[in-house]
Amino acid sequence: MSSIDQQQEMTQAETAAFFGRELLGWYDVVKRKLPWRINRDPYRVWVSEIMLQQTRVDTVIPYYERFMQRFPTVQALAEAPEEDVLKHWEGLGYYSRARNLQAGAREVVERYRGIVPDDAASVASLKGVGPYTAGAIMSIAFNRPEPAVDGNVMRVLSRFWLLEDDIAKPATRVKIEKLARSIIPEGRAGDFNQALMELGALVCTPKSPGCLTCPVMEHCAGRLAGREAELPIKTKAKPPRPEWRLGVVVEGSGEHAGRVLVRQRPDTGLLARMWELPHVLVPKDAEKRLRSGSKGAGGKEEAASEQEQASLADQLARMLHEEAGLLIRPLRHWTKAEHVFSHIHWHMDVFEADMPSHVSEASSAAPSDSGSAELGLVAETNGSYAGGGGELPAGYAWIGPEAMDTLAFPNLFLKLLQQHWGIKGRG
DNA sequence: AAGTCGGGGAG
DNA sequence: CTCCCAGACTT
Repeated sequence: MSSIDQQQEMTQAETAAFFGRELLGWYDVVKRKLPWRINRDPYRVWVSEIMLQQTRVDTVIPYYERFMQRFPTVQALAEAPEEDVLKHWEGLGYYSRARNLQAGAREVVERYRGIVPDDAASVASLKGVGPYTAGAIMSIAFNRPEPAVDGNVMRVLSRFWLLEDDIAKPATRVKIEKLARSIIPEGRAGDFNQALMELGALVCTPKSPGCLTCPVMEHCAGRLAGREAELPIKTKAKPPRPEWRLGVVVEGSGEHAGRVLVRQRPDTGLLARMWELPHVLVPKDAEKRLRSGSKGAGGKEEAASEQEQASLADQLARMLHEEAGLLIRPLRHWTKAEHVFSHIHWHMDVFEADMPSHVSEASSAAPSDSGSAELGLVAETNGSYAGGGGELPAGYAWIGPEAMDTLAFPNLFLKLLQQHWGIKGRG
């Protein structure tokens, strides 16, 4: 019979061999020089992979340089104060990564004498190390034939093998891991996994992939079917739920002049253990009544009226007193701040306020709720607070610009504080 | 399986 | 605007 069919059909093994050969040849030529590629120190690889979770290479590079300078070894990281680690993570997001990384470093010091174990199960058991990161460390640092399937790899393999599974589903990652494991070229696991990601980052991009410069385009099933643009298939994420919040810059007076009141967040949950400006959640049933900047009939933003701002300020003072025993005196509406997390959308109105005798008093009476639209009526005293040396509730502190070197703030509040003090962001 | 956890760059 | 990034953890 004619050999046309036999010559054009390739077995899975032949396709995999082609894919690995061409991809590695391409990678050897175009691979980027990145700071975590100067050697294969498992600790350096580990730190880079944690930082790179859901974070672009260009964003990570400066953080990585500073982090490795301050914490050059597993021991250095394990011994450091947690606040120091968080400070070096400031602005990078997903802050549990930093705390888990340090916890993992302490595990390595205690259980493995400071040496990252050349063992997949041991690495995978480290805090903050999931299937992807375990595979990345094992393959890149130790050249072990483990798959490292991230978003790039799922996209590349979905297109090349025309996989129509929904990559948003956890089961799909498991399936693609099996495929990825099966096509690792002998002896080149680390380069292959990095090449796969490099291709996804530089060529096989989410939108308008550069098929004409792709080293494996010739046998890409997605491309051959003219479907590369519709792959991978991924269901849409739910939009973040809106939350309206009232924040405040409380300016200190007397011995605290020039400082601002901040507080540390709880040990768990959103922005755990980070510092922030005080703020309160506007109850859902009060949103309509209190919300400013709502959309008018024409869909345009309407500025809050003086009365509305005063009402918001009154609500802020009352809630801060109820929740923290803090007595503040709102002075004026300062600014609005929008911040979007993956699951929450904050609409924040930020006020300026002072504390006439920088008082906090957990048992004092609530500020008067006269319903008045007038600002500046919330500083009722009950005579029980300590005149000049007012103590703050647990977790609260006065800080000036110089303290910004030691406390870690999420970007939202970092920017507000920098704006308040007229400081420029870091370069 | 679905929700929680940041922030920013690209189109 | 939308998408998604070298994902992990909790429920």
